[in-house]
Amino acid sequence: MSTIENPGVAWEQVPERLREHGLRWTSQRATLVSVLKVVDGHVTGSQLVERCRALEPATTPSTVYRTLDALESIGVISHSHGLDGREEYHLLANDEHGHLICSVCGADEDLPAIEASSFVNVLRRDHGFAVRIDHLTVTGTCRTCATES
Amino acid sequence: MSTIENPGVAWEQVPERLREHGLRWTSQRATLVSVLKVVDGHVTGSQLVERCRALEPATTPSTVYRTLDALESIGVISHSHGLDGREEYHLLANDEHGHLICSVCGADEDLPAIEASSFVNVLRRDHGFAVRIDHLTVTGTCRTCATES
DNA sequence: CACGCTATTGCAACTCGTTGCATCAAGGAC
DNA sequence: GTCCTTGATGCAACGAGTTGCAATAGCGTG
Repeated sequence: MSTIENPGVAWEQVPERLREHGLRWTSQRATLVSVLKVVDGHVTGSQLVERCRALEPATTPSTVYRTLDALESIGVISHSHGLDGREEYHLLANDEHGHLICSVCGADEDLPAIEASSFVNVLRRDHGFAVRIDHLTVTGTCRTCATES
Repeated sequence: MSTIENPGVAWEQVPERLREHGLRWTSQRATLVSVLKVVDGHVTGSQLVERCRALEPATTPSTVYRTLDALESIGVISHSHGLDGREEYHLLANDEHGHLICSVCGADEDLPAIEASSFVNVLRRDHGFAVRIDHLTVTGTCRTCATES
């Protein structure tokens, strides 16, 4: 993972935004946020627990998962479920995107929001359904695995 | 759930198709198949375990999940992950479809394959990615929840 | 039918994530 | 700074699903 702070996320505003929602800023949450700051792409819940424990050995899983819920409720992160059903968290930077996951090799390719836009519009028009792009995970076979078979 | 046998799935061919793949037909698998026969729409893994236990109390979870894997490998069923990350199995009838899941109320609407076709084509053209429609789960806000807010 | 290979089973232990509850502490009010 | 409300924490127990392994049993072969 990168050690460059993730751009596009207003980390310094997180404590304030939590309070605006009647939530609180705690040392445990600071630990998790410092881990999230340097996340590149997406991570699973257990990876986050692990990384928090590296910084703060007293970290407990339930606190991490509940903090992730809190951060999701204020729109800082978002989560979906990977191929194996495990949680996959990603940061809500400005470049929203979905995921293309290959069920053969597990490769995870980003799907820029723009490419899904017509599909999104069809669903809105025909079903009144508003897609959350950042929660869109499409499973199939990637180019490499398709040509190999 | 319906008690009408699900049409479009060649249940009577399952034992043979398993053998063609070097797999076996056992009484435990017969129990699961008899449960799947009358499934309407989709079910979670634990629901299937529960229903198998109703027919055959000695049913073990690991056997059910491993049989589901076997049935998926021969193309009889397919699974994806619901909103909460739990497994969701559905039968591979002729009318392939994806799912639109509302993150507010949890409603699960079928997405006919035809409506996703242009999106599927974009992904194939631009990413060489072959979407598995029956594995396509789109999360967002349904019409009802959108108009209420 | 008996034999042998190997897929399958059941069990127990494990991972990931969730939940109920008693206790602690953030942070607004005074 | 002190008090008080209520959100957050840590723990233990739980639910869903997976995995390693020894014992069992399909099923193709002779």
